[in-house]
Amino acid sequence: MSDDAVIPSTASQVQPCEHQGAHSHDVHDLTPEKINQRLQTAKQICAAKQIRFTPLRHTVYQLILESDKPLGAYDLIQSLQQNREKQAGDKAKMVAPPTIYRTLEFLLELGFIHQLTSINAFVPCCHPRDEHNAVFLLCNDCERVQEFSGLPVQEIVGYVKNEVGFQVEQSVMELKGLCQSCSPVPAHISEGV
Amino acid sequence: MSDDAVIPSTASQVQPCEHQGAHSHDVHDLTPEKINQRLQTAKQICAAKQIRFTPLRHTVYQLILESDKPLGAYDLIQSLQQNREKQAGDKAKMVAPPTIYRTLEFLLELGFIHQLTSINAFVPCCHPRDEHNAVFLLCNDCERVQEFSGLPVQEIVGYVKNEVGFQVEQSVMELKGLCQSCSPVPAHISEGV
DNA sequence: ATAGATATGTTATACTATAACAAATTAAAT
DNA sequence: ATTTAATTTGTTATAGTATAACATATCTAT
Repeated sequence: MSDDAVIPSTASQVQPCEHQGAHSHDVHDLTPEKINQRLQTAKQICAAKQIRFTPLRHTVYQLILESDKPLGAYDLIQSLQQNREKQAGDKAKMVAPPTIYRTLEFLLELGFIHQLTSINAFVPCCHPRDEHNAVFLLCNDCERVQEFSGLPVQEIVGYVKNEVGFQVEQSVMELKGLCQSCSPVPAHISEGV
Repeated sequence: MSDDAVIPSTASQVQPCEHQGAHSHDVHDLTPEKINQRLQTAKQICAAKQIRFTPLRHTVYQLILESDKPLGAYDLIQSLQQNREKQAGDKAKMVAPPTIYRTLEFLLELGFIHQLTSINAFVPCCHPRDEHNAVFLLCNDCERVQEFSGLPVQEIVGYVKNEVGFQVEQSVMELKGLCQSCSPVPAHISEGV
């Protein structure tokens, strides 16, 4: 049995992801090294596509990568503003909503981040390279997000294509509840402690 | 092979739904008779639970049942306002957002309607009786919505429960694309016409 | 009839997102 | 190098979605 066959609760991340079949990632579980990797990769991808990875785009992506929970557009406005005030003091330019929304759109289009429609927030993508329909697991308690990929998801998309004749262009699949860490421990397990 | 084994593109509806396994319903495909049935059923359910099915709740539910596409909160405010002006003329009371949002919350809690988070709108529920995690198919062209139920959906919820230890409390599963009627007809089919 | 619970009305405001145009920056072409 | 065109960001205004807080009305049961 290979390591890939099990689904650890706090799945370690590989870049690019080597997992086969169903598996999940904590999208916030990124070391500073991995964050730098992602930023470098983004830079390279943009260079290859002749698109500009500007300081603004870099910063916003970095803020999302560094966060331990999903960030809303207005969270990002705040952070970005503080960021600028540290750098430029009083003469820091104001950050208005369009600035952020445009940048988010950019990061979404390149697949660097995902949008969580049900909570109006954004998280980094765990598989920035491939097309995929992921399911997101949003913990109502700790707010952390896991990205779940694998067969059953593709199965549904295939199902509705073949059986209903519906062609999926975009998927919004978000499951809210309690993650493993926040689930109440069943009695027969906690007893012995 | 029973009728239940096939998934018709414009699935006829049964109340309560008798379908087994994966199947889909056009949530807007309701005859006036069926709409009345739903309203009567709602009335009975509320009576049994000692909850009031007030005129406001009745009207809002009816507006959602009668619509051939999802309705947003502010669509409903407009319709409701027009409704009142027809009845009471100038002295009709104004409809403010909280009125609608409270009523929607009520209808959601009783499972009479579903919320489509990705488009901020609401549709009637096809299976108002049972707990279920449905996937909604939203056509980007005609805007009609299908409700897809069945095994693959439960499978995902079961999967994340067993493999990831995540306990789902609420699901948001919305697939956007083109429904069968709005899909471009493949050449080898349209040729012969 | 009255009290308590439930539901609706009302006012104000918070949160989320985009349109439209101006200024700045970058890349390409002369 | 300078100008031109394209792209990106800034700026102002506003549209769209949702809820808090409190007042009034309606219903239910005594």
